[in-house]
Amino acid sequence: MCYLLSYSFRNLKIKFEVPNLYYLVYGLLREIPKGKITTYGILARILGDVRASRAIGRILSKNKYPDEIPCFKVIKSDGTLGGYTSPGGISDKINRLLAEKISINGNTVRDYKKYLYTGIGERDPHVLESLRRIQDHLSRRVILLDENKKSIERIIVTDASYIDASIPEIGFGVAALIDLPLQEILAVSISITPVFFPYIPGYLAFREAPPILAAIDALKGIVPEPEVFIFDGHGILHPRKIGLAAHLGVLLNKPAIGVAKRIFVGKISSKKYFLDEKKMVSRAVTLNNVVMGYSITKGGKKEIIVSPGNKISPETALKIIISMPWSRKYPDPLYFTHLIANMIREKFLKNIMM
DNA sequence: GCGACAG
DNA sequence: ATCTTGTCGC
Repeated sequence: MCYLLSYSFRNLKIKFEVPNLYYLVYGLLREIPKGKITTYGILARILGDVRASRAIGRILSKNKYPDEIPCFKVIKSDGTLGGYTSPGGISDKINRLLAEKISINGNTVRDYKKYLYTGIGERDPHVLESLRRIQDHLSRRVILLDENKKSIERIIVTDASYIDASIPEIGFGVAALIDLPLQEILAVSISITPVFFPYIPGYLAFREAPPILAAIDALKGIVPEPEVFIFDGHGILHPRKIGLAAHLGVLLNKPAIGVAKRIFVGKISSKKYFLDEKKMVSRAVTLNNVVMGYSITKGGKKEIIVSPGNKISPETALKIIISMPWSRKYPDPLYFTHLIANMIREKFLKNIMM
């Protein structure tokens, strides 16, 4: 593979690499012979998970070499053409397919299954399956018990933003050390990282860990350690109980909380807990009838979802998030960190790329 | 056909 | 998350 980001964590006896999905997908496309086609879903399954279908589309949309990398050969699983943004647009996709004797009726390939290339996947990479194994490995190391800490004084909040017009994408990570009692930002660090892994539901951590860990690393040894890390995404409220916050909590071997803006798995129970003095309402979020996290709504706005990442209980995670300063629908330190991540990206676009 | 799909 | 090449289940 032409480029890998690799991780090794001594405390975990684990070493893994984040695969370059662009390289893998473009490599698969080159295998397709003349007159044959495939679908986004088939390519996603070859990578190991049909949920990567949209990510396949996004990867193809960035192909700058339509003559060498034949992304016109990829259509939707209902037989319709899907998109094409190379110069020439969708009519170019049609013409390239016609030139390979593939029969098209309007927006649809006629009886497309007879053109499917089946040899592709003879050496299936199935990298997403390997990543699920890593997730399962990390998941077994999640601890849902509170550490014996009296009160939380310092937290690190992180966020990531991207310029996804290029290959690789450019990832901007931010880590902000915050003093909760003083409501003061003690330190901020940023990272700029190449990203070869698009967003795929269930695999967010493999995209976001590199920029976020790089930003966290930059603070290590020069500012005090925080008691808790807060990550923008789910903790254990994840199909394999190992969302971004749990993944990073285990890698860092630190208490971690996930704060997400929408539910991913689990059910928000109907029973409400009113926190009138803060104008908040909280409800338990359950997965298989086990409480794994909580929703919080403030002032009737859209809810956020809180779940433990590591070394913390759902209840303590909720308590910490509620106790933070809030002037919007979620805690101010998260908003602040998000602003920085966007500012860095905008600065970069404006001052470097132009 | 419509909504869901962490960011 | 950014800026628009999907799939599945109800």
